[in-house]
Amino acid sequence: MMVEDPQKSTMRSSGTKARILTAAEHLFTARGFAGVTMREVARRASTNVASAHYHFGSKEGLVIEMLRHRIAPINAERLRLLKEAKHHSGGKPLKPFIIFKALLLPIGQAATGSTGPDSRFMQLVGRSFTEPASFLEKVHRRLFRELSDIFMVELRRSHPEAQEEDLFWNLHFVVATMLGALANHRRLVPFSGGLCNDQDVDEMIQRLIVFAVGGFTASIENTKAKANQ
Amino acid sequence: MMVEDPQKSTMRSSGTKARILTAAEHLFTARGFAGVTMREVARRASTNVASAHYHFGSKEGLVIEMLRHRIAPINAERLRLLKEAKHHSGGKPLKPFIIFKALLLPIGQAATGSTGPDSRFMQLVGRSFTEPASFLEKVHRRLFRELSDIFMVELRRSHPEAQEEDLFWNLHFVVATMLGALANHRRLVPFSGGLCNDQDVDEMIQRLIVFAVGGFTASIENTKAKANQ
DNA sequence: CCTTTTTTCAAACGGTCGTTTAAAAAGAAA
DNA sequence: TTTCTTTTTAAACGACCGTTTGAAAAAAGG
Repeated sequence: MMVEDPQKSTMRSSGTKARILTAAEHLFTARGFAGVTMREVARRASTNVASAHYHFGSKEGLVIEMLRHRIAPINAERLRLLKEAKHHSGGKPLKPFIIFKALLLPIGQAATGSTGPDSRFMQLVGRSFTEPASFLEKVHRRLFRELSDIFMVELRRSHPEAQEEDLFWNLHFVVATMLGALANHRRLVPFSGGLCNDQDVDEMIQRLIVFAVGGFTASIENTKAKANQ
Repeated sequence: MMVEDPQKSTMRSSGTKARILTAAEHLFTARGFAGVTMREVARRASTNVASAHYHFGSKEGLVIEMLRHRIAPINAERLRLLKEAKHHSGGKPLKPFIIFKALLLPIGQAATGSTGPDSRFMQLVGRSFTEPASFLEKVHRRLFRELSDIFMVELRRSHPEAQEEDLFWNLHFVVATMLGALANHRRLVPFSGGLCNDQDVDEMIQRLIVFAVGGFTASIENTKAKANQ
């Protein structure tokens, strides 16, 4: 036994579990969840399949823990930035620019990690939303339900005159833009004939924020104009 | 032989090939390319695996032909709308709203097909971009290279003062928004607590156009403002 | 030291995969 | 009908899948 509780465990193992996690992350990023076998993960981690099953129980368990391991810190940073912004605003509603900065900036920070700017990792999160594996939906619900609720509250405070439905639609579009941009990130270079650089993650995030705020605001204004007409 | 040239062929077959195509479309939409087996496709089409291989050569061939079968008419309609708009404008540059309408409207028309509004099909195209299968990249290059070039020309005419790099980035974001919104379409209902209706594809497309134009314009304006400052 | 628990490993299990084979069935041409 | 081509079918092939087993190795506790 002793599969659970990786924090408090006595940690007798060498870095096998971490190595499996890293190997899984790289392989799943490159070829998706269904396209990678446990044997490949084990081989890249310099161990064998039984070890991977010992530590993670199943392939699903490995995928889930790998996603949690990557996404949880990003979401924590999002909430931290939002709380910080609320503290600075002194009770006033936050502007969309501030709200979406808190939502999008932590992605760039996570991509520019310890091993240098690994822009490819970002495909992983985007893809995890698109892959049809049903068990992923539970993971997403657990990881993003609370986060989206909190951000929706802030958008509502920011736009008290807007329809609830419109806010949902536009936050949905912002998230869709983010996920789509992450998942299709590497297509930008061939598409632009090499003119755009996909390695500068921070530049992309900055552009993404401007685009998201612009789209969100335009859509809200559009509905308002329609209502007044 | 006689696998190629489905148009000019003497068409001795009953509708087996078409039935396989439809079955593949439904199954791939629901569970992705890697998650569906040839045996499942064959069974749903009331035939067997060898028949599917006879008509499409391989699983890859089936996926490619199914995508082409769906995407080609959409792209043709996009080009038709763009040409129509150019004819109406009398040589003047097109506004982004017109350009992106030509890009996005045909999606809604394809979704509201002969079998009623099948909003789920739209996941398929979005997913085909995210799935890591390398053979899909060739398909996308063949299907979208010419299209994106033509739309880029129109954006350039519309914004002669903008940097080429910015146009690429922002068209990339528009496409990312579209793909992300398509791929994650069904998440909107649970996310909004049932407030938003995902069956009304036309409403979504209308909102999507407003959002895309807003994001694009805001980003172009932002770069212009920075340059002047 | 010895005992106990945790971790690693080679090997195998039962299944399912994409693909192929070879022959039967169906159609078209004569 | 006979001949030739196209389509359909059942069955099998070889490979690889996720997972399990059972024992050896390593680490911890006494």
